[in-house]
Amino acid sequence: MKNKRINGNDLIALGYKENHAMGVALKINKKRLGLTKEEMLQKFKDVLETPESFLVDSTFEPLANVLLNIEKIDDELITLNDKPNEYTVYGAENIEEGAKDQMNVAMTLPVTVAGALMPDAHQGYGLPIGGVLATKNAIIPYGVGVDIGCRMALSVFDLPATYLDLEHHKLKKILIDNTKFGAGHSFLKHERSDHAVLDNSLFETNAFIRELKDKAWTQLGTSGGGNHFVEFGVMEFKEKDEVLNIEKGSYLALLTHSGSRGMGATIADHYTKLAKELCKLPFKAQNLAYLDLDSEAGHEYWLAMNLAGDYASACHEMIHVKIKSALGAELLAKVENHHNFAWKEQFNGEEVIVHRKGATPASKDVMGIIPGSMATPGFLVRGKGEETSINSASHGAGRLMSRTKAIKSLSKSDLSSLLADNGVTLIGAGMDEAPMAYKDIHTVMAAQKDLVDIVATFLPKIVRMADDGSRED
DNA sequence: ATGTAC
Repeated sequence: MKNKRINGNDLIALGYKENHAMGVALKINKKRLGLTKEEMLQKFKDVLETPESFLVDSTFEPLANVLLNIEKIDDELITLNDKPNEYTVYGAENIEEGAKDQMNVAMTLPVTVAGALMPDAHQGYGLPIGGVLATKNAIIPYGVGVDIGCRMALSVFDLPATYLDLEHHKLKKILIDNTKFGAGHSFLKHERSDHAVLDNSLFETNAFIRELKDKAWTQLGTSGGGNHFVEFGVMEFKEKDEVLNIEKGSYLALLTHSGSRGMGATIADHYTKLAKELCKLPFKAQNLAYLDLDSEAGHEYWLAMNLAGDYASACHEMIHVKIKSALGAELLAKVENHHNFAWKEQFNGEEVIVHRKGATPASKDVMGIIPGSMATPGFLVRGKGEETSINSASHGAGRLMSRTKAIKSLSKSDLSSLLADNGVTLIGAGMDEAPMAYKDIHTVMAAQKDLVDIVATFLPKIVRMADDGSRED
């Protein structure tokens, strides 16, 4: 099938280069101008040949302007290093080239100190998902990602795993009654709860952040969409864990995956745009625009990011508190970790900013959670403090196919059989979240044996995710 | 990821 939309390769074929002119051209290309692909190609060809005759054209003037000034624009860009710093790729054989290409660009930034690519990596905006990047006093909004503070939280209860069979109906109802899914969805006034995070003084950082408070309140304790979930499952400890003080055995556990909802997304969008204005990088690196931590914008982003992280944590806490109370159970252990965030850490004797965009912190003895998919195990892990991975591990299995490909190619009956075979009850979710759309978690875990030890496994049994494209509550 | 946007 012929692609009807012009892409970067079409522009290269016309003689465009991978620079800011192409960026502007692609932006114009997104507008619906009522022209056929052929007519658009001709326009782009004409503008490239005689930009001066388009300086009064309402649509193509910005492109003409960039083309006429491209040398000056290029001169004023921040220079990337010629060669990327070396970095380690874990599970390289199962990582798409696009993710490695993006990491290579990140490793040429003048602020980059070190990097690593986790075995679940795939292409994202700017830094790939599964990318870890240590920088010197600089923060990259797209190095954290759109869902700031996206994280995992695990509660292990003092109930045996058999509770899942015995009280299946009750548990399913608890999930439905105490969770809220879907992009844009929030709690009604009478459903809302308060949490100390709403009194966090970071909301007073500036007017922009202050205005996010109302939305944050309405969405507190909600889960959102995409790959986010709230699920009950079997937590299996094959031997006693001394640190958690949990005896060998199988327990009922609650696992949640979600982030900072609309609030974090708004912060990410705002500061990414600001970074792009303040930090002019060559075209291929523009989504890696960074802010100096000592600058006003950099400092503000750092505070806003930390607030979004606290907020995401509060959202998980609300869910776990409500569900624990509905269960009437006691907590044996609670483990949680961000996997989209940036931290100030020591690396090779100096303080660096470690961006983990879809990566689990794995410093020595630090516990983390690496989920599989809705029908494959997740893992409670303990970091080994491997410097080569910048004290990090994967944040999951990683996508094998894109959402669109999964929806097009995977069969619903195959998913049903897989769920049935594994004794999993699924509430909501689209085919893009089917386990077949993900890499094999065991291969991913094998690729990071040097990074984490497995403490216990989590088998999902009752899984709730956002409804498939529906707006229903 | 988010209920958005040249």
